[in-house]
Amino acid sequence: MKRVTIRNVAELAKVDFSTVSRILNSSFENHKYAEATIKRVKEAADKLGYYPSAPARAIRTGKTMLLGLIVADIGNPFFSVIASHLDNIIRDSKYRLVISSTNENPLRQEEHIDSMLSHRVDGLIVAPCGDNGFEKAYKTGVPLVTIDRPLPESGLPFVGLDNIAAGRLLAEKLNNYGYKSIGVVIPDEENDLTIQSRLKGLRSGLKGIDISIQWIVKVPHTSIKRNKVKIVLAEKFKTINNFPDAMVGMTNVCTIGILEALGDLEYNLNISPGLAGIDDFTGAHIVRPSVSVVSQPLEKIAFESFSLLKEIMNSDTNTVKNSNIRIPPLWIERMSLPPRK
Amino acid sequence: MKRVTIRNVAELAKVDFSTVSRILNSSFENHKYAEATIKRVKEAADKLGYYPSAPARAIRTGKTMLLGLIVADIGNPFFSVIASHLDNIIRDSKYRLVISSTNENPLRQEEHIDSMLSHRVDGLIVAPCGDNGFEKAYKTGVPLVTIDRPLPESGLPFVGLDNIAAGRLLAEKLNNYGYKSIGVVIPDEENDLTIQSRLKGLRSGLKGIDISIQWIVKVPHTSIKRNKVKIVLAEKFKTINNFPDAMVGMTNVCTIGILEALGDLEYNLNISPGLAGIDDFTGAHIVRPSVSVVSQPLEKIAFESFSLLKEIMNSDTNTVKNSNIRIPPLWIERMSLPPRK
DNA sequence: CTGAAAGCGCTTACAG
DNA sequence: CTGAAAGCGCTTACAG
Repeated sequence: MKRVTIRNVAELAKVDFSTVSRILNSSFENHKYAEATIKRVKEAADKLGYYPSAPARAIRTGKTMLLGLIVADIGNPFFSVIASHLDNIIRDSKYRLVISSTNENPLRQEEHIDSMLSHRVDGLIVAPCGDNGFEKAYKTGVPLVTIDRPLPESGLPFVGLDNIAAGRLLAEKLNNYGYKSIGVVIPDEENDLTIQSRLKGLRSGLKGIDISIQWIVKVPHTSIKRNKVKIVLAEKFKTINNFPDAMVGMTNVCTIGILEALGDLEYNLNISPGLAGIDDFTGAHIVRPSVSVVSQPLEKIAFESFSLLKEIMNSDTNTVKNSNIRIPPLWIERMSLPPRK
Repeated sequence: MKRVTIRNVAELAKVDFSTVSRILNSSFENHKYAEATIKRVKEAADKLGYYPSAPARAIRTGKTMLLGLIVADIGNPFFSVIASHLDNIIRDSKYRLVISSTNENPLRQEEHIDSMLSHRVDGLIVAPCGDNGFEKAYKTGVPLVTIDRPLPESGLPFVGLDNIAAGRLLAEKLNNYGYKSIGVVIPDEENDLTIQSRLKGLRSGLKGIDISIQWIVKVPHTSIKRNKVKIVLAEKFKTINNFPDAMVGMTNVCTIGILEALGDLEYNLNISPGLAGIDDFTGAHIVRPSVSVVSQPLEKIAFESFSLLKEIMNSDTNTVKNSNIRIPPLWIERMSLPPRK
């Protein structure tokens, strides 16, 4: 697969290959070419089907026009929607996205960071699972921003949901709509900062308000065994005499679990508790009742992370102070948490 | 951001830079290096945080280790799940994915193909929207396979669902479960080969069987205005005296529309028609009733498209004969199409 | 056991 | 108005 090069074009157009380079890049600083030459070169390039080689250019200019995106799973709508927004946002700036999934495996994360470094991406956005690989990345000086999950120890620039505000927003809705008692479902991962913050926000929002947390149950949180959540909750529900006014899930996996467990109990808003959660999920609007949620503004997260990355790319250092950007959550009103009479 | 090069490593290890290259690549054909040298080089590389430059290597070897994936929208679960499987499949072969979305815009598709060509991807997988850009791509000789939607005129290698078999599978289930009359919902895009094939399969499956198609309705099919589908169907339902035994959607957008329209009618399987569709969708299993569907084996599609691409990459020509690979559909039994008594 | 040299496809001072 | 030359960071015959 012999590719057409700048020399082939030069030959056909009968000019020096540096002329081709300048004409095709419109870099005419001290060079004014004759219209005829320009035309000849462009036609030759067209005729041969010439595409400038990005790798060759990269080696000279130091810019690959590639941006790396490392996430847990590009098949997960949360990440793929962010990727999609990023794709739209960077389109005009001629950047392209190299995307890899870690499957929540820190070793894979390190491999992928290494690989991105080898490919000389101009910038790197990663939703971390652990801190593997970041030190090496930092050492090279690649502009780098983390998203979704902060790595507070690292001091790395971060863009993600304001989880405390998310918890508080949930409390506010519960209060406004007249709910008096709630059950809370959380993942059983102990040290999860995200969950801690959301709970903290919820509790602080509830403070001084006449709403009681009747119980908190922890559920297994592997996306592989989603069924587990429902089973654990169904067990729990058997032991409950009277249900709280509402149940809330601190992640979408939790919320879906509640929905499924209630579904088996012939879920009906007239007799069953209200339901809401943090994090939207696909299907939330087609499910009955459709589920009201505190959601992450994914487009805003994508936008802010690219903005921050650009800022770092344009600065001479690879850190930017005060770059812990927290995006305010959004309430999506659907049917599962109606105002109470 | 001065990057560490092979020369820096060579300097520190006090060897020629060609020695560094060979040691780090383990290319010891006619070169046996002293253990001590090897160790010195590796340590130097480590100490400096050296990453071989993929672009520089690409310029010599002609391989970027980059694979291009162009889809309509990476935020759409259908494509993102394929991307995710591809990511897993290629991981070990050291390839990485450059991903771009066309948003169903043929001009964008062409831009993205051009861009992939510039980046010198070693192979290209695209879910086409029109044939823009393919001729140029073909001319360069990049190994190329199309997925999801065939471009029959082009003769390009293709991997995708066997749509006729999908329609037939639906008919088979309807028959096995004792349904006698159905209503069919299809997108209003006239020349869509995919839909035509599915309908053809459905009809051929129904032939000689005691099932009648009571009506076929066309609905607008823009993913932006999903609501439209429901509205059109709700209108239709008003004009129907007695419902068919079952309704089937020829795409997931159609099926979701049916579900929503029926939902407003207090959908209840005891009194309402059965429901099934072609193409799975996120939420199909949490919805009540959960929706039985004919689905596309996405992992298989990903696997086959990479296999085919590899085959083309390893051959000297960029076409492979008989490369119209049709993947058999899969029935996912859920609750919306129970056997009738 | 190791090195010196050519060259991949470009960009960009420098020169005329 | 245009070209000749150096060099980006590598790999790989060729030579010793």
